[in-house]
Amino acid sequence: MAERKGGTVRDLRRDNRAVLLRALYFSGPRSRQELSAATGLSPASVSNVMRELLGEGVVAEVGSVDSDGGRPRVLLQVNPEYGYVVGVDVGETRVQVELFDLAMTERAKADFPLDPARHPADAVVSRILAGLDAVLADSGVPAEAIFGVGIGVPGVVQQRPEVVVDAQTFGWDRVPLERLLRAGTDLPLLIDNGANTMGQAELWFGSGRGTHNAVVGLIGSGVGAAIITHGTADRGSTASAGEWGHTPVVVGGRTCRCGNVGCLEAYVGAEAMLERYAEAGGTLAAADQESALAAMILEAGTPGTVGARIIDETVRYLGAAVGGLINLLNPERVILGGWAGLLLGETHLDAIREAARCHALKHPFATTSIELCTLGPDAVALGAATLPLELFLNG
Amino acid sequence: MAERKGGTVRDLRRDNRAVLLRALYFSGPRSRQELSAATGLSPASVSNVMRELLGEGVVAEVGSVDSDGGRPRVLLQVNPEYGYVVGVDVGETRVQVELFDLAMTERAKADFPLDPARHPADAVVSRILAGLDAVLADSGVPAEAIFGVGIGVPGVVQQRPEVVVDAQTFGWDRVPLERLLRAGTDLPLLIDNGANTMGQAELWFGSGRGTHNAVVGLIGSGVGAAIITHGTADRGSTASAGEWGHTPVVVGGRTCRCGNVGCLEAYVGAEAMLERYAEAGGTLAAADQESALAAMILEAGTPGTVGARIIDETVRYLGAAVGGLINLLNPERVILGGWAGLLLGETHLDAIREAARCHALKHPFATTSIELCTLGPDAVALGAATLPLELFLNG
DNA sequence: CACCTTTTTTCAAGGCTTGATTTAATACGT
DNA sequence: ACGTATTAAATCAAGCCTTGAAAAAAGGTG
Repeated sequence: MAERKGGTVRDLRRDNRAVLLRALYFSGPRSRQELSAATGLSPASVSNVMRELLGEGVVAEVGSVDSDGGRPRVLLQVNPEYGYVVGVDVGETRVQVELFDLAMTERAKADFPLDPARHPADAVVSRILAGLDAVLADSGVPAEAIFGVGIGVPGVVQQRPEVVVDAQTFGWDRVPLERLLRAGTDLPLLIDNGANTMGQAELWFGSGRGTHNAVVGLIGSGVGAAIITHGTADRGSTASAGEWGHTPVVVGGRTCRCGNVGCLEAYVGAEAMLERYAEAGGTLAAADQESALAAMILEAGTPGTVGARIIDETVRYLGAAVGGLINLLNPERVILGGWAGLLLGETHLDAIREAARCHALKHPFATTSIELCTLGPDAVALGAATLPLELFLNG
Repeated sequence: MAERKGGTVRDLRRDNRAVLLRALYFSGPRSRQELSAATGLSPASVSNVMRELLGEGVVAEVGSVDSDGGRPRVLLQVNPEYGYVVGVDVGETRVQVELFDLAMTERAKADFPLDPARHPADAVVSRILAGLDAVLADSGVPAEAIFGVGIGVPGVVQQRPEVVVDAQTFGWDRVPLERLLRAGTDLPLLIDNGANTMGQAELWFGSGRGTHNAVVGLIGSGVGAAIITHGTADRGSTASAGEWGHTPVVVGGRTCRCGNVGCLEAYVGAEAMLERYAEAGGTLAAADQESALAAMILEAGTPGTVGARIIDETVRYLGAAVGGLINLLNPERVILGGWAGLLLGETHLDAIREAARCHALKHPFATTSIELCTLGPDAVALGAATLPLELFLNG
């Protein structure tokens, strides 16, 4: 019942160090005095900890600021080159590996295509390892300077007793991804669901900055979500929380690819949208899902078309689901992303907001805002990289 | 971004004291040695803290246990009479006030009826205050020994900057309940939504014991839920989380009393169930909602009746909503309660489980269990009383 | 009654934070 | 140029806290 973080006076020091490090990391360059005010720790303690951190090279002095007739404030900052983190986005069509410094500036990037039809685990593993080698070589960063590698995958990630991935869309059933990768690297590996890593990215660096309570919806071929409560991602009891796509929105409705009926994903997932378009008699000539959906949204611009009807319906279903989420979780913010979500949101965000308003209670709706992701298509990799970053910040 | 609990070495002591107190409170009588093992604190520290707590009268020695040829273990226990807490359940038909000792044994109880049609704030306030006087007089407990009064109310409770209650079913719009009560008592007042307090009760003392991740559904006239993540209730950004009743389950469906359409509450709330029954041509002669619903469920026992059809449908909608919750939140346990929920659950729990299975993904469904509340009709008051209890346990 | 076992307390050592004090670094007035 | 005021940071001694080790307590056993 009582999970402890540390009863000894030494743990206290570690905690305070971590608190100061986080405060410094997230609130740019700051003076010792400001840190003291922000964290509630005494100036003496801040001084002590900062001496230690400066000695280790974790933080560095970066200029100073005049102070109306007194000794100028020395600004401190986390040294962006103290270490590096790697983020991996395992998507349906490609494996993307990116290397960041601690300021989350991209230092190297590698892309390896994946056959959209087949995703054998060993193909993904070899591409991740190849990408790792490529970004290390490209950036010239030595492996010792890497805090860890974060990997965002589609599907459910079970962490204990061993990392095991179930990914329906990949045909993965209990794939021991960490063990497979372990053969090729000694770096710390941190694996999580892609929607969660994207949510973490938005929470730390995107539309969700500063919120303690948010939902990040990821709409691609399928539909997922990251739920942030108390400032951290909620992964549920077996880490499969966030399967928003299979929330029933029409009891007895359309059959979903999961086998059940009436799921949200059976209406607003990109795949389902295109299917519904085809069923309604529409025809599109497009190479892939992405351009097909774009064409359909374009068509929806002219009223009366099949596309317009499908998109209108989609917006209604999505709005209803967003409204339900707002009622249930009362988040500060709802953030929509994923390639299909962004495509739809760019043209129809106001309509989605209106549809959500119709299905939400007045009060919780009034205290939330519905936004689009701001980090673009690399958000999953960026978010994955925050997993090792968090390791660093926790000291 | 970084909420701190305490950076000083003195806060450390307070934290450790609270950890030990909780460990002792929730895991019955225990020896110092067992506490040391359970909390990870050294035997020396346990001894120190316990000396302090014994001196204050917070804990007491209660017998000893032989130890195979060595010094016997002295069992310690939180002194149930060190203090008392009061829980209040503000329901549609009555205000119930109960006084508990620290072992949560009921020491006194007072019930005041409420006109189900009208719920003016001052009537509720005067009944709460009268109940408070009654239980104090009845139990002979002096007011100084009361840690606080927890109050569970229907509707949304906003805590800051001042406690304000919005309760649609009561016609309450921004009622400053704490301020109104403050005129009549000096005791600490803790006000929360009734579904949340019930959830807390189940989490601490009922079906949810030991879980860190659960959902407690409260089905009465309306439908609410308490969401427990990371071991604590999630109240959302403005404390209105848990409005499960207005999750859309049929886009474009029945009109709900909230004005929207397709809400869960428009199908499985007791009021809605009775309405649907009447719409389907059924007739019931019953004095109140409770006996009417009971009669309908009885009728549902014989196939082919209107009652059977309505109940079947209700189970389907409820199961769908539960399934969606399981997908979204991946809880360890889903606990159904509320008077209507219990009535329905007693006869149809297996059907609800089956309906939920149909709408949930295999993996999260397999790792959850769907249960009924075990604390009975006093759970809301009991849960409300845990609010001041928590105050005590946090030191 | 001596000896063993197990639990609890005592004690000194080591660490930590902190308010108070001192030192550092700069602007301003003369 | 120079002293003084002002603000920032470092230093220091004091006060708590936890802890491993050692001692004491409490009971059984032969």
